[in-house]
Amino acid sequence: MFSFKRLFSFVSEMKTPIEYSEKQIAIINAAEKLFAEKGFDGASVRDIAQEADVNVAMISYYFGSKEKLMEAVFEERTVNIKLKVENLLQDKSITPIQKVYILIDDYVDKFIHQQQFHKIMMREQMINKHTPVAALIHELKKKNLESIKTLIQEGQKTGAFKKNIDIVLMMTTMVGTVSQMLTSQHFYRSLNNMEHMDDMEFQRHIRKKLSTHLKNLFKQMITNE
Amino acid sequence: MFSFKRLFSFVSEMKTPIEYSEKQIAIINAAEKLFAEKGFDGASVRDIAQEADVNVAMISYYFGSKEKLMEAVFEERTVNIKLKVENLLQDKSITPIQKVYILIDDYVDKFIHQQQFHKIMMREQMINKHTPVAALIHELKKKNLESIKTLIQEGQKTGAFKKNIDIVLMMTTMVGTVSQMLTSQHFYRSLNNMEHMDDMEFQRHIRKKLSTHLKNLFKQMITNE
DNA sequence: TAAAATTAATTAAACGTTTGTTTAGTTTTA
DNA sequence: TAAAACTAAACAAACGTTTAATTAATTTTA
Repeated sequence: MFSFKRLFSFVSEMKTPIEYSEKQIAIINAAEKLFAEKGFDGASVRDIAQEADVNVAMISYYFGSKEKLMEAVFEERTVNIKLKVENLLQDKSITPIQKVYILIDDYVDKFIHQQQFHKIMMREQMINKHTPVAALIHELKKKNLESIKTLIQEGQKTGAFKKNIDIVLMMTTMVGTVSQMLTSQHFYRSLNNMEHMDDMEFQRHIRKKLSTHLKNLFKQMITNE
Repeated sequence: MFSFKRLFSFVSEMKTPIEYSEKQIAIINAAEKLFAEKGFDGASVRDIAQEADVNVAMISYYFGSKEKLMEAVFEERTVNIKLKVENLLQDKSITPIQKVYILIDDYVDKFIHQQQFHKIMMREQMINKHTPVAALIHELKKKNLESIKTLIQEGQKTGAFKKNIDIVLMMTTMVGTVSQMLTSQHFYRSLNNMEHMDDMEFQRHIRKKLSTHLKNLFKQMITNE
């Protein structure tokens, strides 16, 4: 009767990317949207089912529970979220500071394109509980930090970067600035009289704004100018 | 029977600081703690009542509803949250950049001393709904920004500051960096092997770290060095 | 290949809890 | 002795989840 569920946990344990059916994807999309808007407790499974246009029971049937659905959202959305530093490190034709610039653009892009999911991540980090989801975030952050550390050290070897750089603090500023912009974008929009802009145009605007702003900050933080 | 409640909404409309009884303060403190930990929907009124060591009915009795309790938390905690820029502006014996430094320290201090409440504010901003609480945040931000604008303009007149400064973006970085540090302080702590530190010592550490970091950033952003 | 058997997908309804709030009564205070 | 403070119990609504039944799809059998 419930063989599908059993198949699932098996595949999940293997850490193989799970192939979801149309309905399952619809549920994950709806969950992402409503978790981002209302938070985990604020979004009911009935809300999610309606948004996904499926029967409520399908959520338990496919994912086991609301909690597990959240985990599925995370596993689905974190698959391609890693920063593309690995390839960057090899490339000898790009200067260290240019690599940092590319990384900033990459991060800003990822954040803007996955606003809903990043909102969920922010909320989950606030809760500060030892859930599977919290572990996933921790792991993700640590890996990203590790890669950036080697990238910075490369610049330090060539003498282009300063010796004493607090990378964690630097990342805190990057992540924090972008998060804060996302969180308060309506405030930012009304303050700059940009209500007339359509969403796409506005997002292109803040993308550019954040990109140049962070590049300026980072340049002065890490280079010997 | 419910004259107390009626007295309340009256006082609230007058924008006069409300004097709460011991029990009411206990409820507000408990609500702040649990709203910060679990979010508005995650914290039940029974949780809050237990934490405050009062009967569940007292919450409705004193505050009318859970929603209104949240508003009470906000009105109580935002009374003294405004940055002390007003007094700063008058003082002629302090240079503009020193004023900015004082402002940064003031903000970092307020944030660290009211971590729980700031967590609630962050969550509420994410929801992005036109609630009384959202309006309160908006108003607060606008006033702070207004004061800072005049402070910056003062520095620009004397020629100490650059001409083109994006104040909103600057504030986004300050608020964002501090918020992100608060949100991920456990991550920061484990990364820097500071688990042995007691909480007070650790908070003094990040207070100092944030302060010098933000001052460096701001100096290079706004002065002609 | 057609029929039968089996499994998977889907549904409406019901489950037992928990939710925020109210009631009706009691105790305390002034 | 009237108003305020406080309580245990009850309230209906909403919650996440399960059940039992039905339809759809797939596999096995003859």
